[in-house]
Formats: sequence, structure tokens, C-alpha cells
Amino acid sequence: MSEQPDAAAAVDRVAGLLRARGDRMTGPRRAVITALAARRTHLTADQVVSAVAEQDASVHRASVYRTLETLSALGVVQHVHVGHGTTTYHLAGDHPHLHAQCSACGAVLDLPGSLLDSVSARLLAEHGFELDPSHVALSGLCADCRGRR
Amino acid sequence: MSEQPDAAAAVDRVAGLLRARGDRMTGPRRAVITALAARRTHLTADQVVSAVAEQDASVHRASVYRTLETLSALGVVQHVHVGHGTTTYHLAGDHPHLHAQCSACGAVLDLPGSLLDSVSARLLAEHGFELDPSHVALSGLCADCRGRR
DNA sequence: GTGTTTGCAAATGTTTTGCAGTGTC
DNA sequence: GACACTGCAAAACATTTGCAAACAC
Repeated sequence: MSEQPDAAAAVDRVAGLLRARGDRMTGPRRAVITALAARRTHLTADQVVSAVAEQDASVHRASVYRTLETLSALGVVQHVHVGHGTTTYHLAGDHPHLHAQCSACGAVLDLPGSLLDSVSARLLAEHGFELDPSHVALSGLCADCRGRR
Repeated sequence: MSEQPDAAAAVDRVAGLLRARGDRMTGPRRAVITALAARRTHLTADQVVSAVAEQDASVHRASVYRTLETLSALGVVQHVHVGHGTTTYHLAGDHPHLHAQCSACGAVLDLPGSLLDSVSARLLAEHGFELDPSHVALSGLCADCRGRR
């Protein structure tokens, strides 16, 4: 397991950010950061709750929600909306990439962050709209499900 | 008000589709189709409930949900996911277009359906993924909110 | 010690479901 | 007259909030 050092570093880094704002590093916050740092996949709120429970069963559901919100405001955590209203969370600072979800099987495909660059430029020039390509997952049919019809 | 003829035509068309499957055209279904045909904007489930209630207050919430699902399965109704889990519904067959939502103010921008054509082609060629550009709204900052920082 | 954060429990809001009665074909 | 569909009420989810106790600083 080589996730401990990463997680510890992330906790320290966030602790500094929190204190700079007059906020505090606490057990639940440590647990959420560690849980997110330990997995590569993005996690739903419920999956974060479970992952946190493995470390410390006394952390309450509501605290996980509040922590995710706090860390989002700090810019430490980002979320992606995939498909039917599921929100998934991950630590910011990972290599930027975007997602496409299969509307049939739910599989999520990771895509290069640059995929929408030309679209971004066009949206900005023509509509003044600044695209955030990683905030919502694209939708469509994956190769498997497409073959299956 | 020039929406009546469109709505009536839509109801008739859908009635045929329903009967072809052994299903039935009913009051609630008529009301949902009429409500969707009458507005140009996409409606949330709750807005459909309200719009339907204006026509026929006896139609129950749950029937609206069930109807939207039935009509989606028929291909008559499509839905778009915008931002934080809101789902909006509209009649299929309208000129195809896609959406971008401002993550700050929630405003929704309509965009040409062709905007993602080159991205679609690339996804298909490189990943076998068939993009459905209209199913999920893009996300970012609109011109107003961008100017506001 | 002060003020933030937490656990708890209850409230909220949305969508789903079981069932008996109603209405369409 | 069958069987699909509806209204109703309750359940199922996911997330939020008020509050007093607990903890970080």
C-alpha cells in the first residue's frame, strides 16, 4: 500500500489551507481526505461515507456531507456529475481529465482533458461562455453497448 | 394561443404509438403531452406537474412521473440533465440542440446541435463511444457571471 | 476560553412503489 | 370484460438543518 504518504501529504496541505481561513483540521476531515486520496476512482457521497467508516466508524454521515462541501469551497475537492444525478467527488490537482458515461450500462470512460479545447475556445469567443469540461460527464453509448444492438 | 393544434397533433401521434404497443391513451397522458407541447422551454418534473394541474387538477404527481417514464421509453419524450441533478423533459422531434448551464447562476444557454460534431467523430473513431450531445448539459460560467468576478 | 465542528435526530425534497378501484379498448 | 392505468398513501432515497455537546486552536 503506497497510499499512506500521499494521503498524509494531502492532509497536511489541506490543514494549512484550513487554518489560513480560521478553520480547523479535524478527525472527520482527515478521514475524508484520506479516503479520497486512497482511491483513484471518483466516489459518490455514499461511497465516501463507507470508505470513511472503514477508518473511523464514529464519523457521521452528515459530517461527511458537510466536509465535502467545505473542502469544495476550499478548492481541495471537486465533483463531477455523471448521468442520472449521481455526483462523484475527487481530490483536486489530479491530472485534469474528463468523463463520458454510457447511458446504457453506466460505465465511465476517462478522456483526455484537451478533448473539448476547440469547443471551449468557440464557446468563449461566440457566447462568452467559459466551459468547465470536467464538471459534467458527457453521455452516450460505449462500444460494448453499441455492439450489443 | 397557437399551441392547441400542435398539442392535438402530438396527442394523436402518440396515441397511435401507444395503441400499437397495446398501451392506452389516457387523460393524464394527454395532459402531459399537451403541457410539453405548449411550452418551448424544457420542464422539470415538478414544472410538468404544475402545468398538468392547470389543465386537470385531479392528475396525481405519481402519474406524471409514470407518464414521463412511459413516454421516454416510447421515444416521444426526451430528458436533459442540467447541473446539480435537475432533469428536464421535452418532446422529442424538436430541432436538435444542446445546452450549457452556468454553474453560478443556473442560466441555460441553447447551442447549435452541431457544436460537438468533431468531438463526436473523434470519440467514435478513437474510443468507439457514440456521443449523445443533447442528453447532458455542458457546464461552465456564463458571460454575465464571468464578468462579475 | 472561544468559536468551530460534530453527532444526533428530525425535517426536507424528490422519486418510487403496492394496491385496490377506474377507465380504455 | 380484460387488463392497463390511475389515485392514494406510504416507502425509499439523498441531502440538509437545528441544536447541544465536544474539540481544535
